[in-house]
Amino acid sequence: MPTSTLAIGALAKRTGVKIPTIRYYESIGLLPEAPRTGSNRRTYDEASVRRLRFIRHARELGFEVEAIRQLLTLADDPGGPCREADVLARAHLAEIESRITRLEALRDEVRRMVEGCAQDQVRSCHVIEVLADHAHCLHERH
Amino acid sequence: MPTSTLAIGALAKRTGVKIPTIRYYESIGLLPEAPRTGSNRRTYDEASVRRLRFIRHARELGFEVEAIRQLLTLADDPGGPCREADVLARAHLAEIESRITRLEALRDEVRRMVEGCAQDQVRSCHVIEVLADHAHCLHERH
DNA sequence: TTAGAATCTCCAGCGACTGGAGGATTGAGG
DNA sequence: CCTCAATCCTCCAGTCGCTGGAGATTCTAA
Ligand SMILES: [Zn+2]
Ligand SMILES: [Zn+2]
Ligand SMILES: [Zn+2]
Ligand SMILES: [Zn+2]
Repeated sequence: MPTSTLAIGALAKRTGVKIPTIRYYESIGLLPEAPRTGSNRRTYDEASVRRLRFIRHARELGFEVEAIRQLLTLADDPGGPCREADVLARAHLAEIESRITRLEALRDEVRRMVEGCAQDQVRSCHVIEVLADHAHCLHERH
Repeated sequence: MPTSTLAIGALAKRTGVKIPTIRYYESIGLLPEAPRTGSNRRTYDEASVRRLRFIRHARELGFEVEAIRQLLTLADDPGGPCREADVLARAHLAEIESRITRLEALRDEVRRMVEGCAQDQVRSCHVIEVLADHAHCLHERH
């Protein structure tokens, strides 16, 4: 293999993405099918590194694969308008904020559960009581 | 079937848990194997309703199935000490708090992404720029 | 009697990977 | 040149907590 191309293991090291995950991304079409050597091994280049880093970073920031697929398509057309990318990012932001709100409500309930317990028998354990009856909760829905 | 017992559909209505989910809980041992009628249909009683409501409420509060399994075992022994239940709940609380912290960091990054965009071409889109290079981020790790 | 509702079992799919089995190929040291 | 570990390949199964569909049976009410 020429030195200018990377084997899958080298790509994995450069990007921090595990080898099976790289193959998985190819299988779902997030990465294009990599050209193969004569012995059927995948080869990559610097563009692959950039693309995979983009994917990895987007995943770390919580974007779903479908959103990343669209973001990649948009990124491939630098002359086009960026509004769609922004819409995607704003939707993701809204999703994160909603998850935080729900988790904060959960946190309050679970905190009340543990703080209300006198640490005695199960019979009088506030944790068990609350689990057994949602009426002990502050929030109507979880 | 005697009127004092419930069919699975009735149990589902009483608890808000879907029928396939009830069967799933039985299959993984969260619910005991339900006694069957002569024609092989599952039968339940009021104790089943209480147990399933407990499970459902714990799930709504975000407890994992393994934790619920332990909580149920503890709840079945009202005379025992409740410390284990409290440990489980505290661990869950810590997990929720850690998830919130991580999500807040994500929210900050994604918010910065969208707020920094001038809504022009992809070429200069801040969303795309940040995704392509983690160096634009505030936090070292996500 | 008969239609339709309810139940049964088995199995596949979701999302986003992760890892193992079993086999082929490569590269480096002796 | 030879051997052997490292690397790579494909295929498949498992993760978690459900969810729903297919096809068969049984119950219920008109
Ligand atoms: Zn307690
Ligand atoms: Zn509640
Ligand atoms: Zn933009
Ligand atoms: Zn980043």
